[in-house]
This record gives sequence, structure tokens and C-alpha cells, in this order.
Amino acid sequence: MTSKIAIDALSEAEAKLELARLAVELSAANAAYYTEDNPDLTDDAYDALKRRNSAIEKRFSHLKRDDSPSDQVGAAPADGFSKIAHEVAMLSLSNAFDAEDVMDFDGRIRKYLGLSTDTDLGFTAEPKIDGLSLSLRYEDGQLVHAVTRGDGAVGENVTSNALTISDIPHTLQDCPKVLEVRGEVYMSHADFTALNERQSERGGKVFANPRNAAAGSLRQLDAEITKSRPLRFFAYAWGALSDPLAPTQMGAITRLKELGFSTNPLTVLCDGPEAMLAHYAKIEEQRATLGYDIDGVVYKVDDLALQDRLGFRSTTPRWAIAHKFPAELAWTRLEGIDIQVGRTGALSPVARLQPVTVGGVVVSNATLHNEDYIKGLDSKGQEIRGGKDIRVGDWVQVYRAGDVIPKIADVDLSKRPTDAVPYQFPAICPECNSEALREPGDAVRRCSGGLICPAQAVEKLKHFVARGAFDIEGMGAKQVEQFYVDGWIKEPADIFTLKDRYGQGLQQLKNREGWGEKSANNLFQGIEDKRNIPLGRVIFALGIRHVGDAASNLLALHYETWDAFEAAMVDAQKHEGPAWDDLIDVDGVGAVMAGSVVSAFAQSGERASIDRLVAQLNIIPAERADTSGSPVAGKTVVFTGTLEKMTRAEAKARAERLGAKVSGSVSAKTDILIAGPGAGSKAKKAADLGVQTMDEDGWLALINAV
DNA sequence: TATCCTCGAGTTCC
DNA sequence: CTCGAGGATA
Repeated sequence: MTSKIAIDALSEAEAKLELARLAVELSAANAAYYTEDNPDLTDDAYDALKRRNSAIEKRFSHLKRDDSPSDQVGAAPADGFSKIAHEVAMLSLSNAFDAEDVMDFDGRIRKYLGLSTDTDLGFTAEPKIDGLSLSLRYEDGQLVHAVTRGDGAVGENVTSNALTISDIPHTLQDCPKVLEVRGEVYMSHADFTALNERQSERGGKVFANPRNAAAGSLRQLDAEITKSRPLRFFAYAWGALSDPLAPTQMGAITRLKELGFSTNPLTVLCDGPEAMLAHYAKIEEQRATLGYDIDGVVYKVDDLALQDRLGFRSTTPRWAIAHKFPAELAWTRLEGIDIQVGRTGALSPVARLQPVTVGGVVVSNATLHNEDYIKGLDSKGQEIRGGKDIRVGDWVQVYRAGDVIPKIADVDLSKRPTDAVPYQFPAICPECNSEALREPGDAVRRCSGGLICPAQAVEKLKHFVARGAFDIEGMGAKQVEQFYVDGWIKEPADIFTLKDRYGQGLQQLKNREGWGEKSANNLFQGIEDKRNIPLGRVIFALGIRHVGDAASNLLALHYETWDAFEAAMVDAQKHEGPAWDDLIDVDGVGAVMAGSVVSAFAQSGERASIDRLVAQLNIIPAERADTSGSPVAGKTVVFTGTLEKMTRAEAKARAERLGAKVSGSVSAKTDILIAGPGAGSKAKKAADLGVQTMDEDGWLALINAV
């Protein structure tokens, strides 16, 4: 090792050289540490090198290398974990709560695939481990990173922590070149109890349940702490893959086991819903003696080719479902009912409860949904809870729906105080005193105050900076609220002028509570980072009623640029004419949604606010998915008659994946008509218009020719 | 017109 | 995570 020159005395050339040397040295040390369990550097020496590297980078920030060791695998930056995007998204599962839901699941899949009830359809069934999911990426058999689920698209890099878990192999033999193994990190009951005993002896944090203990342990910035925590890992799925593991789910799990992963021994193959339910009962029976927490049973279509055909809805696969165990229940007293006002003005009642432990978590609030729910009625006027209403002072039974959202299941009328009165839902907004109206047929009551209602204004701003919208780092709900209260930010455009108005020398922001030079700089950087922003996010961020994530992206893909979108919305004001028709024609957009979007561009106040925002931004046009090479990209196709090889839903999904637009009726704009047996008027019209027509086989040949 | 499916908007706790 | 409602479909 060369002599250590004081960092202040380093010349630029020397710094550059030393950074290069440190990069090599540290990466060799990493490799030795992670692959051999036999580091050739002591921990202290390793840390010293790392610190020196960071110090030099800090002084000569422009010299920081692309392969800087401070960004490398296994290195958690001091202020948190680095983010890694999943090559294949980590989705959640839809849920089943009873046998009927499971039968429906089987039925839905058969319908989608066009399978009759007497065709064999196998499923795997396995316990759903209550831990946290983790994705492990192996390249050439080497673990290169471990990433938490995060929001499903981007997770946190916890590689150095994952490497301390003994169930996670560091290297694999005879595996695909690229292999992402997914599974659950969890802690056993015994280890959890022992850990909590140790923690309380030391005066450390005591965890509420094994899940929290596992999560807290995996997200330690110091991998040494994680190493001291007895975490385990079950592999049950995969992400990116260069070669298939097996033709079936069960085969793939077996293969993962052969590769050295722990897989759950209660994973079995079932020939249908009856067998699945039987296995569910068996697992439920063993639940208490398993030694680790599970919260249900997961069923997956076994045939991977069928999984592929079934594909995904927006957030869940069609080919899997989680059958949840019944929720834990607890009784407590309802101390009060508060009303919250959302960004659309919806008045939502929230129950304030005497704190009670439900499923290992202390709950003190629960949702009451809406006016009718408190009265004991559902949206169709049907009685729920036996028609019992909820009153302040009542003893209520609480559960966590889907083990997350606290809800009230029942009311004990025998314990109702004699002076309890039916809850009177407010008719004026508690935040701004505007009238709160309930549209006929609507379940929610809404504040009519619009942006004069401070609650609506703040909630809209929170939505604007939220994930999926502008997602500005350093600007969360708390910050938005503070800035709004102080009058620094009244509308989205103000965020982008914040620095000009208040950032002078950072003095003003710095003098505020909770803000220092660093956090202020980070915030301004976070804001600058989002000046360039994709069109879909901008539309979503506007917070237009009925226009969420999915619809925003549909609109963005349809109009491609902000200018085109805005011009069309202005042209469509009158709810008629070509611009309006074009909008309604977008698949997934109907009159209600269209009216809602258009009205955002009608009111001069809101329109002006949008214009002020757009003036601050560089909006990136939406790019249609790369369908180059697809023979049907950009074509409008219509299916008619009976399809024999696949269902309509499947045909539509596949066509869209290839960049085609699927329409319901034949017009001059139609490029291809796919006519099955029994095609009628549409085929005739297509012939009249001279539209290219083919049968299902012809279509399949066309799209498979890629 | 009725039914099914998907999405949006609301929710808690860590 | 659940509910309600909008949109597509039969």
C-alpha cells in the first residue's frame, strides 16, 4: 500500500490515481469477503480504506468514478440504502377469503383460458410466509445484489445484509446465466423470542412480532447487526431469468432446492380447488406448530406456459392467489369519530379507539368508510353487522382487513351506554364550513369548497408530490403541510419557484425548524431532479377525479405530448366535436372520466394554475412501448365471431402487448378484422370497406412470425 | 340493461 | 387492503 498523503494535500492527479487504486483494492476485498467467508483484510482495515475513498470523493467530487466503491454492491451509503429497479416487477397477490373465492379463482382462469371444467388444471399450494419479500440476483452463479420489494418497481439494495443470512447461497452451480430468485425473509418464533429477551436485557428495542423483527433486522445499515440476527429465507419464485428453470411451478421450486435454496416443505401439487382447500385445512391445522408465522396459503397455476398466457393485471398476476386465514379479532371501546377531508373533498369518518392489540400491532384508529357504513348498511342498502349502527361509547370488535387496515366487525349492544346516541354525520365540511353534499346514488359526502378548503388544497399538494406523481425527494406529506401552512406553497407551481423565492443563501429555509443546509440543499436538488418529467406523471399529478395512474398513462400514450393533450382538452370543452369523440374513443375512457378531465381545463382558475406549473417543467413525451419488429404495431384490429384458440380477453391482451389497438367495431380506421366462425355484420362491413380480413389461424401466424 | 372487471380513492401502522 | 363506481361487454 502506498503511503497515505493527507487528503487536504492531495493534488488532483494524485487523487484520481488513488481513487482508481482504491476501487480495485476494495472490489477485491469485497469479492474475498463475500465469496470465501475468509476476508484477506480485517474489518478495520477495510473500513479505513472505504472511509478514505469517501473522503477523497467528497473533496474531489467531480473525480468520483462510475464504479466507485461507495456505490458498489454491499455498500450501504451512510444515509440509507441505494435504490435498485427490478428488471421484472415484484407484484403482490390478490386475495381469497373463503372457499367460494377459491372456486371463483379456478373458474376465472378456466374462462380466461377457455378451458372446460373437465380439462385438467393443476395448481401448487404452499404456506404464505409472513415476512418480507426479497429478490436475489445471480449472474454467472454469483450473487450480485439483493433488493427488497419496495414499491414493486424499485427496491432497496440490502445486499450486504442478505449475505449474512445462512439460507442465502453466495454462489450457485449449474444455473442460468442470469437468475433472480425471489422469496421471503422471516424469523422463527424461537429466534424471535430469544432476540427480544436479549434486546430487553440490553435495553434495546423490543419487537412487536417476528415480521417486524425480520424487517428491522434486514434494514440495518450495519450488516454486522444483521449478521447477529437469526434471519431465514424461503425461495418460492423468480424474476428475470436467462433460461427457464423448468416447465412447471413445482419443477422450478424443486430446481431452486437443488440449487441450494430452502424451499417450504409444505409446498404440494393439487389437481383442483378441492385438493387446494384440503391442503389449506391441513396447513391451518399445523399453523401453531410450524415455528414461524404464516398468514395464509398461496395457490399458483402449475403449468408455466399457462401462467404466461394468463399474464398480469395492473398489480397482480392472474395465475396466483393468496387464500388468507381468518383475521384475529379484539374488542375495545370507541372513543370518538373524527372526519377527515380527502383531496377530492370526500368526508371520511375515522374511529378513534381505545388502543388495543390486534395481530401483534397496537391499533388506535380504524376506518368507518362512510355515512351508511356507520348506520350498518352497505352500498346496496343491505345490512352489515346485522344492521347494528356504531355509536361513540360502544364496545366494538376490531380486525385488520387483509392483516393491514383496521376495521370494525361488530358492536356489542349489551354494553352500549344508555346515553349513546346515533352518530350524526356532518352536513358541512369540518375544515372549511362549506356545504358537504351527497350526490344521489353516491356513497360519499363531499365538501363543495374546492381549493378554498385548506384540507383539499393540502391533500392535492400531497398527491402531487407522492409516489407515482412527482415523487419529489425530501418533500413528503409533512413538508408539504408545513409549507402550505406558512403560505410558501399554495399550488404545485410554487414548488418549482421555492428556491428563487426563499432559497437565497438557504438562509430562510435553514432558519426554520428541522431544516439545515444539507436538508435544504437536498430538497432543492430533489425538486430540480423532477423538472424533467414524463407526461403520464404530470397528468396523474394533477389529481383530476377519476383519473389515476392507469388512466393517466392511457391519456399520455394517446396524446403523446403535453401540447397535444392540452389543446385537445380545451377543444373538447363542449362535450362534443372531434376532440371529444377522440377522447371518448380512448380505450378505458368513458364520458364520466372525459368530463372530469375536460373540466379541469375549463375553469379559468384551475387552468391558470396548470399553466403556471407547466411553464416550470420540461415534459417528456410519452413513448409507445417498443414494438418495433411487431407486425401489428400501430394497427387497429377488431375481433369478431368465435375465437377457438383463445378467449377474447386473452386475444386483446396479446394484441395490445404487440402494439395493436383493439377496437369493438369496424370502421374506416380498422386495419385488420379477425373473423372466427359465426362472424356476421362486422365481416360484411369489413368487406364493404375493403378492410383486410383473416381467420384466427392467420392472425396467430402473423403475430407469431416475429 | 345487467354483469363482470378494473381502477381510483380512501384507509393504518411501521 | 377494501369498497364503490366507471367502463367494457354480452
